[in-house]
Amino acid sequence: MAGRKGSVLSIESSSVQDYVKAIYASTEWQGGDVTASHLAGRLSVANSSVTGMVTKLVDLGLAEHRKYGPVGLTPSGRALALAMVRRHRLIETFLVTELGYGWDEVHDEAELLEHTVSDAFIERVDAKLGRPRRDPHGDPIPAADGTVVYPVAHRLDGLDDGHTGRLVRVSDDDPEVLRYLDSEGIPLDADLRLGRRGGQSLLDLHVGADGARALTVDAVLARALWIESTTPHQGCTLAESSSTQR
Amino acid sequence: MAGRKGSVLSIESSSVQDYVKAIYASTEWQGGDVTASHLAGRLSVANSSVTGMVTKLVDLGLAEHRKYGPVGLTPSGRALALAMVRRHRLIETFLVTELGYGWDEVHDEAELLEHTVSDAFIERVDAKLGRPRRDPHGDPIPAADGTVVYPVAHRLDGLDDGHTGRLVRVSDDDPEVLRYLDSEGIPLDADLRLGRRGGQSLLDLHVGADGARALTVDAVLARALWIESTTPHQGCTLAESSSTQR
DNA sequence: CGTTAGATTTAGGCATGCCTCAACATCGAT
DNA sequence: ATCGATGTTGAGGCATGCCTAAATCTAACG
Repeated sequence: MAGRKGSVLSIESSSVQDYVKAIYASTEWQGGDVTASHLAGRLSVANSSVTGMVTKLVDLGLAEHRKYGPVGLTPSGRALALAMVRRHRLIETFLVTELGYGWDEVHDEAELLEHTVSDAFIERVDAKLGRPRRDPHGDPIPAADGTVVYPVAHRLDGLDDGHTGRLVRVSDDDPEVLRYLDSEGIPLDADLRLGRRGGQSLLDLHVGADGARALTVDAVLARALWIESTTPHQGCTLAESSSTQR
Repeated sequence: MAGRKGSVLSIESSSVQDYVKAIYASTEWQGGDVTASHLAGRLSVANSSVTGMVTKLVDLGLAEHRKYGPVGLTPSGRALALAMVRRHRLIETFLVTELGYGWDEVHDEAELLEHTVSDAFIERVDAKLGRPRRDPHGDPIPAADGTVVYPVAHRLDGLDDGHTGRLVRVSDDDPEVLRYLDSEGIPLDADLRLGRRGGQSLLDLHVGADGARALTVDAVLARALWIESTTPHQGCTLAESSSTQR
C-alpha cells in the first residue's frame, strides 16, 4: 500500500516527457490552468488516458492534481519541462543553422530527437551554436540551469493602430504561417507598423523601417505574431522578464 | 489463416531494424551463417526472443529461415540493413566531424539516433559532409542506392612479418581499442609495418613512413585493425571490391 | 545406432502505454 | 436544486517486445 498501483514509469519515458511539456506549455505561456481535456486535445489522446498518466506524473513527483481540478507542475516537473523545451529549441536551432532546414520543417524532427539525444549531444550543440538565447521562431531557449529570459512582447492581435515594433516571435504551431511569412519575405526581427484596422479581425501591417510594403493580416496570423514594441502599448503581454527554475 | 499470428509489425520498428542490422553484420562481414543464439548474444536478448522476432521478419519478407536452420536476409532485408548501416555511419561521421565527438564516443549515440532521424536529415547530413565514403572508423558508408565499396583490406592478425600497409579500418566493437590508438597517436590511414612476431599472438608494429616508432600488439588489437597492403599478402581478406544492392 | 549435449522452438507471462466504452462524480449555471 | 458539461474510474483490449521454463529437435560421439 505504499507505491500506489504498479506505476514503474520513469522520467525517461518519452510519454512522461511529452505530458510534462504539454502541461508546461499550456500553463506557463498562456497562464492559467490546464484541464485534463485540454491536455487530451493537445496530445491527441483519449480523456481517460490523461487521467491515468497524470496519476503517474503525480506518483513521480512531477505534477500536482486534485480530483476534478486543474493540473499543475511541481518544481521538478517544471525543471523537466524546461529541460525538454531547451532540448527541443536547441535542436530546432541546430537544424536550421547547421543543416539548412526551413523554420517550418524543424518542429516534427525536433519533437522526435529531443527524446533520443544525449545530454552530451545537447551540450555540444549548444556550444557549437554559441549558446543561443532564441530558437528560429524567436522562442527563448532555457539555459542549462533552467533560467529562461522571455522577450517583453505582445501578440499582434492585442495591439492598437499605429503601433510600431519588431517581430520577435512567431508561433510554430502552424507551419503554414511560417511558410507564408517566408513567401512574404518577413523574417524574425523585421520592423513592423500596424495600419488601420480593416474590421474586427483584419488589420494592415506595414513592413520595414520605412513601412513601404503592406499586407493584410487575418485573425490566425495576428494570433501567431509577437511584437516587441517601440511605442507605448496595452493589451496581451507575453511575459515580463526572466525567471529562474530549478 | 492468412497472415500468421497477429504480427502487425512494420519496417519502422527499431527492433526490426536492429535485428536486420545484426543479421547483416554477422552475415556479410564474416561470411557464413547466423544462428539464432549468435543473434541472441549479439543483441543481448534471450534465445526465444530471437525466434519470435525472426518469425516476424520472415512475415515481413525481410528474412529467410527454416526451422532449426540459419537465418538469412532477403533482398529487401538486405536493403533495409544497408539503409540502417548507412544511417549509422553517416551519423557517426557527423558527430565526429561537426560536433567534435571522439571516435570512441559516437557508437552509442548513433545507435539511438539512427532509428529516430528522418530520411531528410540523413540526406542533409550526407550533403553537408560532402558524401563521405568512410566513417570515422574506416567502415564504408553505403550509398543511398545501396552500393557499398569495401576497402581491399586484411586483418592485422592475418599478415606476415615485414608486411607494410596503411591502416584503413578499426573495428569499433571495443572503444578501448580506439582510445588506445588515440593515446599512441595512431590515426586512420597511418602507415604501418609489421615487425618480427613476438610469439603466437604478439607482434611488433612500426608506425609512420620511416617506421621510427614501434609498439607491441596483442591479439585483441590485432583483430581490430585492418590494413590495406603495399606488399604482397595472403590471409584474411576483408572483402574484394564493391557490391550493389537493391 | 543410440544417447545426449546444446541449440531451437513453444507456451505462458509480464510491463508499458495506449485505446474504447460505460458508469459515475463533480461543478457551475440557470 | 437540477441539468449538462467536464472529469474520473474501471473493465476489457490491443500491440510491442521481452522473459523463463519446458518441450523438442539436431548433430556429434562412442
